[in-house]
Amino acid sequence: MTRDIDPRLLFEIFKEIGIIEQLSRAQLEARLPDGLIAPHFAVLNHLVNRGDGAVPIDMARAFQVPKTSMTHTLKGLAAHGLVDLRANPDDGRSKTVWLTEKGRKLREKTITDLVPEFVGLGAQIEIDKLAEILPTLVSLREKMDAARD
Amino acid sequence: MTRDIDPRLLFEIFKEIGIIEQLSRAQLEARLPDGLIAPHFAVLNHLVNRGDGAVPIDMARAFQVPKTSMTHTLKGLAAHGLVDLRANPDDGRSKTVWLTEKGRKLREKTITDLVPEFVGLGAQIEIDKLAEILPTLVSLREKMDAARD
DNA sequence: CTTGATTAGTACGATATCGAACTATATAGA
DNA sequence: TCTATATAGTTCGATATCGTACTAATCAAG
Repeated sequence: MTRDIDPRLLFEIFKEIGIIEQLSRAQLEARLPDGLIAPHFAVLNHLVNRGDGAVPIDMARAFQVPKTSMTHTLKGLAAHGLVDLRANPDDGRSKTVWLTEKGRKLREKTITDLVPEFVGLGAQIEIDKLAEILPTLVSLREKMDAARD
Repeated sequence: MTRDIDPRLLFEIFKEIGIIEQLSRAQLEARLPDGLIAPHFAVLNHLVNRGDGAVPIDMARAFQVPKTSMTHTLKGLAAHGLVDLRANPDDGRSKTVWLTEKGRKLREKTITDLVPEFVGLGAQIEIDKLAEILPTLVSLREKMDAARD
């Protein structure tokens, strides 16, 4: 006999997650230069983690945003000199995205600037508890991701 | 001797939370009528949970959005006949927000419509694991909330 | 090859978010 | 009771998000 989940549990979890997302985004954006917001940083971060030369449509899929939103975000990054957009030699329809030195440095500095905030937070919470929730969050995210069909 | 948290742990947690927030918001908005988005639902839900007659500025603070955003959200809800805005008898500057029957029903139906999705998700994840992360999420949210000064 | 369908990116319009400035009301201190 | 300050809400402008429609390039079936 399987036991169904109480939907209210997930409802509560999503509510808390929504609030935490908002607060963490505010912390991030407070440390970004004027005119840059979280999606800009997410792209810089993605390019460092996954490597240069990504194709915009792939990043749109990775972030699950419409391609028009990615176009807009990349335009902003390029206007600030944080990425270069180049033609894709393998496909005339698309482009490739490359970090500039400025973009790489900004991502690095932003993370550095966030560390004290994170350490301060970590000091107030059981570190073990935080470490424990990560795998469950990953699992939840993966299941939701897979269910999105 | 206290042990500092590895900032990368929090960085990862916030990244996962950001993705889950986006996916859960998409699930919610897919079940809302055209023209209504997550913030509209959040207000309806808040009014049910905390009771009718709330003052807009208090809700703006509760959601941590600028009061201009709350004005806009309430205008949308009122235009759809989901809430009534009335003068605040205690303070001529402000208003009070009241659910209509339509608003109450919509919130109820939206939650009902989400239940199968939640049950499906819950069937794929260790329910105990989900139940375990909630207190840590609450604690994290509270600490971040308190630190926001 | 040719042609129809698909795909990447952009332009555009509608709505959302949010800061700055403004109005009306309330409050606190002399 | 006046007056300065603070507060609630709105207006307005800038930017963000996203769906629709379009263009250009690619791919697939014959």
